[in-house]
Amino acid sequence: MDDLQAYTIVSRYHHGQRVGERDYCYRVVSGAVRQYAIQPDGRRQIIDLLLPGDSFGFEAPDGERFAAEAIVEGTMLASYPWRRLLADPNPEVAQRIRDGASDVICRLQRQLLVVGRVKAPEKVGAFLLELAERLLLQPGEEVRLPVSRYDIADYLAISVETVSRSITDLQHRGAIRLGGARQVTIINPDILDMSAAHH
Amino acid sequence: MDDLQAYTIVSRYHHGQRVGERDYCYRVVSGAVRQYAIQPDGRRQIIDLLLPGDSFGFEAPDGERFAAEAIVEGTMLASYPWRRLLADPNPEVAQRIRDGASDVICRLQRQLLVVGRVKAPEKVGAFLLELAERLLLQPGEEVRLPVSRYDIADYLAISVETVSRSITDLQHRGAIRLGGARQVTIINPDILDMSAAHH
DNA sequence: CGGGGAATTGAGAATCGTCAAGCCAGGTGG
DNA sequence: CCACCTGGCTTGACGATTCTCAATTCCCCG
Repeated sequence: MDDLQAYTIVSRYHHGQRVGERDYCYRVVSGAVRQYAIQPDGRRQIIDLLLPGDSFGFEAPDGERFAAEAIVEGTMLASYPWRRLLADPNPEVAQRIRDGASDVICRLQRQLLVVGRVKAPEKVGAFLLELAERLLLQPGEEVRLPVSRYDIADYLAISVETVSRSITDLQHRGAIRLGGARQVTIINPDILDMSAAHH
Repeated sequence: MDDLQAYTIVSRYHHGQRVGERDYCYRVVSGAVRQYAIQPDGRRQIIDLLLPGDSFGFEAPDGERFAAEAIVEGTMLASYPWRRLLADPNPEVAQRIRDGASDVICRLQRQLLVVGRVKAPEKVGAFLLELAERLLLQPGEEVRLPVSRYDIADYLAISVETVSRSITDLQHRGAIRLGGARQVTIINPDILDMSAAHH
């Protein structure tokens, strides 16, 4: 841990600023980051959404890597040079790498489950629950969305309009309440994640 | 590498046999494995498809893990005990772990891109291309599908019928040719991955 | 030569994407 | 201080795609 701090460089990023030297991996200190790819048809697909505490950049230190950029103005990222991490004999450093990679895997797997859901309101509901959980919010506490509707759409692989309609739908069903477009209060989590139930 | 071999246990699995002790990670020697979850609505969602050479089981050595089972009769898996891997001071072992985790991450990211596609024929097309690439087939060589239509459906998050219709569609467009339900020849890769093109 | 699961095909209903218009909030400049 | 303007968000209508249910065919295996 102290070893790591010797390598750590914390930097500040602007909204939309590109991040992702191939030779570094990162940890989000504050703010949010999106990792995305542009599909052959021109659509943007968000691969991963990084929140405070999340790490990324563990894939293929030598291969291709997807583009990443800060979403929130003033996002703070800690960066670690791969070369040094690999050279460090300290077993704690190795463990940090494993833990970071494991986190990434779990996040991607859970995201795959969300995207794999059938109906749009389920996807949005699962997204909101996941977000609340990852932000370590108390049940009933208001969720401040760090992302736009467009980001949510590209993250869930549905259109912006459908995201909007899903949110309205969940609201009408009494699952959530809105206090501004980016402030959501989860009222009934049960409705949210198994909103598969009949029309 | 030689170090690893000391830990390695290769076992044979039957079709549908469960695999996945929490304390082990695995590498596919031959055959195929599916890793899946059951959604709250009862649907099965395949998270990852493991082919020869692929590793899995790097997520959360201490947390939850998704169910996995062999798809092909006689699947051979090499298993490695986590405890020993972590205790091994050999840097090569540590590197193996990192490489395995990196592979998993890349696979999940690519799968996220496939599932995120809009139309079913694109998903199926991308799946076939990915499969051909991962099986190290020459261009034009016949792909032997290790999975059923149901597996493809649960992997791509679409219904079996849609998978079938997509394959028929791709066939009619001259992108692929079928020699039996599980033997596909890719004729025109270009049509396959950007089949987004109008109707 | 049969089973029987896998795969395909069809038809109707439900869902989603697209196009278009309208709304709302924050920021700018007169 | 207010009008305006821009970008994000919402809503509506319609066409396209997919899901569901059902029936039929295929093919592997005993």
